Amino acid sequence: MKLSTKGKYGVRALFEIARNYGKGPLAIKEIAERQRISLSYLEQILHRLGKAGIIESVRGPHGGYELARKPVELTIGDVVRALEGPIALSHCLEPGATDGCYQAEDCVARMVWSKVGEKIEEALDSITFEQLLRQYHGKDREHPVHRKKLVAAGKGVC
Amino acid sequence: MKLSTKGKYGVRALFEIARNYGKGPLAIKEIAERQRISLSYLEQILHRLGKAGIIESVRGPHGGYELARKPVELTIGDVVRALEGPIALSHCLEPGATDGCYQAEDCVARMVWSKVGEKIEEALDSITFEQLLRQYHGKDREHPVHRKKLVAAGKGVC
DNA sequence: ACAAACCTGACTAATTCTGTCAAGTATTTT
DNA sequence: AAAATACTTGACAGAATTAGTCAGGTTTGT
Repeated sequence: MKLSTKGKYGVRALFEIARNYGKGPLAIKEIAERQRISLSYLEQILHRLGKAGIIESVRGPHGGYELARKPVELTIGDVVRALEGPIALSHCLEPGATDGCYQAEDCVARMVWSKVGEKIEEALDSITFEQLLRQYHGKDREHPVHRKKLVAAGKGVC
Repeated sequence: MKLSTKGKYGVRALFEIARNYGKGPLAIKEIAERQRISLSYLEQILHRLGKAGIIESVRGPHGGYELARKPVELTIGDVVRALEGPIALSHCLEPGATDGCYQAEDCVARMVWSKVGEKIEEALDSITFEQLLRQYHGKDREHPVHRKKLVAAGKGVC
């Protein structure tokens, strides 16, 4: 029941992009530095977010990324779905699951995981970036301190 | 955002044990056959559930496992926590997380994952085995059809 | 033309997960 | 007491996934 770093980094990256909303594109290099994410890895993540229609890219000098919609219309759920795939606690509950549970209709657990999945989705979709921004507005958060080496494998990072 | 097979198999195994509530212990072999779970793997799972105080074992001939409490007092959340560890979307939100997020107080995402985690917990804790039993009561579910080979790595199983 | 910046896909090292195996220990029936 | 049944424990290996890197591209503003 963990999120992968893709989802976690994605939210942090989008926070920076959202912060810059209305001020033109934000360069990926800038995002990477502010949130201490590897540039190459961040490229992958932003690319996915682009394909999902969450951000738009501007190429060339002074290019970068910007939100494709207003912060109030972008939820955490949108981001998680784009980066971690559909919210489905069990493989057999994914949208295209033709090779579903071999117990089919008769499965004891299916409805349980389905119900819980809906609740998770609700929770994720109830949080917008507008809210996030407001929460940190005015705090003028300083950028995180650089650490020589991060703890292995995405641990110790939100 | 997937459950591991431990959690999924655990719920199914407990469903069988709960079904037998009040009728004495149910042999592990029986559980394994009814739910088509590898015996050796199931041993691991049941052992964990025992340590968590969810089931009790009876040794010797005609022994087996039985629920340590009434089905109405056992929730899906209890099982998931016992088998998958604490519900924490991010490593830094786990109970003993001394080596937490290096962004500490200032972390943009921390509160998001914390809130969502609470919602998940609520959802999991709102479902009791009593409810599960009632739902399948009288249906006299036949045991799942045996398949020669399961799809790889726990896929295709609820 | 140049440089800033995004685009793409291949690749590998680490980690986690799944499931097996083997050699126990405990309990009850006969 | 012996045998049968069942639980206990820990080590282990193969597969899948994840995290992150690298090495090239291509696009576009000046």
